Amino acid sequence: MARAVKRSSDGGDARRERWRAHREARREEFVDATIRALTKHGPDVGMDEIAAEAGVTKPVLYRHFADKSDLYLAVGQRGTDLLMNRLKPALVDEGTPYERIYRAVDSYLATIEEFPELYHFVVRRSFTDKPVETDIATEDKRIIANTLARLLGDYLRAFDMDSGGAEPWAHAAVGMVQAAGDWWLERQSMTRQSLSDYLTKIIWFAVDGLLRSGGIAIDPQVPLSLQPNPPLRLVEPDTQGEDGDDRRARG
Amino acid sequence: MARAVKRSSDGGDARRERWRAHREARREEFVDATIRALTKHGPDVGMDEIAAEAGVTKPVLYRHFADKSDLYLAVGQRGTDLLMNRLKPALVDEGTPYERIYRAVDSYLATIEEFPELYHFVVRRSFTDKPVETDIATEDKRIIANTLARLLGDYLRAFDMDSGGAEPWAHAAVGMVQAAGDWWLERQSMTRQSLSDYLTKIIWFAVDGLLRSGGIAIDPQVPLSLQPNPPLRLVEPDTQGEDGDDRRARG
DNA sequence: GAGTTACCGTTACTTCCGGTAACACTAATC
DNA sequence: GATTAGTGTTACCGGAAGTAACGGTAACTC
Repeated sequence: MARAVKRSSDGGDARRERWRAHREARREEFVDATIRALTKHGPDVGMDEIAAEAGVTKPVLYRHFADKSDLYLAVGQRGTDLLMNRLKPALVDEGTPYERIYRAVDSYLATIEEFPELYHFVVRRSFTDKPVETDIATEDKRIIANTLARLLGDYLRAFDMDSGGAEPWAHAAVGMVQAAGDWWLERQSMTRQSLSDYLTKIIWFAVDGLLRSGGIAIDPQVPLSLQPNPPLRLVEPDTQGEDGDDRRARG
Repeated sequence: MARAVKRSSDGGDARRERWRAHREARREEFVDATIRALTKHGPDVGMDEIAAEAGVTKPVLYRHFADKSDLYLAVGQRGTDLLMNRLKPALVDEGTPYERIYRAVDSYLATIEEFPELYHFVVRRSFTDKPVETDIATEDKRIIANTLARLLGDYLRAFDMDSGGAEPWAHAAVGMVQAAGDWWLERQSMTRQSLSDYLTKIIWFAVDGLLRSGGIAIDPQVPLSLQPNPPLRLVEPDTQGEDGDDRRARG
C-alpha cells in the first residue's frame, strides 16, 4: 500500500477526499441500519438482516466493515461518542463539587435512559462471534475512569495528599455508577433524579471521607477554584496525528 | 411412552439414585474439562475441542448439556459457588463494621486473584452464541447486591432511617468492587491489601456519610450488635426443597 | 470518447461449527 | 432374557459468517 498513488501533481487525488467522506457517511448509514435492525430483530440479528434493513445485500456491508466485530465496534463507537459528548461538559464545566458530581452522574443516566437498546447492546455483548479483546464498554469505562483519576489526583496533590488512591477510586466510582444505572434501567423503581441524588451523595461521602482522613475538609456547596492543568479532555491521546476532521454533523 | 416404568414395588428404582449421582459427577467432570480447554485454547474453544479435552466426542457432551449455553452456565455456576462459599462467612461472621467490609472485599479479590481465567471467562462473556438472557456475572452481582441491600436496609431501619437508598447503594457497592477488582487484576499495580484497604475505606465513608446524614454516628472499630433476622443467607430462595447440606468444608 | 479509478450492487458459493440421527455396546436389576 | 440407563462412535444437517465472480456507473484525466 506504500505510495501507490500516482501523484499526478495535485489534480488526480481531488476525488480521494470526496470518496473518503462518502465512505465515512456510508459507514454511519450502516451503523444506523444496524441499530434499527437490532431493535427490530433483537440482539441476534444476522448480517443478512442488517443488510436488508439498510436496503442492500451482504457483500455491500462487507465492503465497509471487515467483519461482524468491526460493525459491532462501530456501533459501540456511536454510543461512546454520544456519551462522551454529554459527559464532557458535565465534568469540565464549573460549579460546586456537589453540582459537578451530580451533573456527571445524571448526564450518564440520562444518556442510557434515552438509548436503552444501544446501552444494552454495548454492555451485554450479545452479537459478535470472535472479538472479545476489544470491548467497548470496558474501554469506555477505562477512559472515563482515567479522566476521573487525573481530576481527583490533581486535587489530592493540590492538598498535599497521597494521590495513590485516585486510580482505584476512579475505577470504583465508574463501576458504581454503571452498576447502579444498570439496575435502575432494568426496573425503574425510582426516579432518575432520586438515583442521581443517592449516587452523588455516596460519591461525595467517599471523596469527603478521603479528604477528611488527610485532614482536609471542603464544602460541597462552594466551587473549587483549582484549575486542572493542562485542561481536561476525555479522549485518549491515541488517534492524534492530524485530526482536523473532528467537526462532524450531529443530528 | 407413558408409564413405561413397571413400578416394580420399590426395588426397581434403587438404581435411579445411583445414576443421578453419576450424572452429576459426569457433569462436573465435563466442567473441569471445559475449564482446561478454555485455558488451553483461549475463549473461542469449540465443542469438539472441549469434548476432546474430556476424552470423548461431541454427542457425549450433548447428553449432559442441552447446548453450549448450558455448559457455559455450568462453568459459571462453578465460579459462583466458589465465590459465594468464600463471601458468605466474610459477610455473616461477627466483627467490627470495618472488619466485615474488609473481609468481604478482600475475599472477593482473593477469589478472582486465584482463578483469573475463570473470572475472565465469566465477566467477558466470550463463548456462547445465543443466550444473553442468562448472564452469570450479572446474576451473581444481583444476588450479592440483594444480600447487601437487605443487610444495610435492616441497619437503616434499626436506626429509624429511610431505607429506600439501600438497594441502589448495594448495587453501587457491588459494581464498585467489581470494577476496581477488574482494573486491579489487569494491571496489578498495587498489592491486594492496599486495594482492599482503599475500597473498604470508600465503602465505609459512604456508609458513614449515609448514617451521619440521618443523624447517626457509629464507630467503625466497634462491633455492631444488631442481628439480622431471619439470619442472612446468600443463595436465592429458589432451589429450596430440602437443603440439609449447608455444612461444607471451608479451606 | 477511451481509459482509469473507486465505488455500487447482485447471485451463488464455501466454510465452519453447533447440534442431531442412527447405530452398536455394556452393566445392573428383575 | 428383558428392560433400563447409561457408554461411545461416525456421519450427517442447517444456518450464518464471509467470499468469489460478475456486471454496472459516475467522475475525472488525457
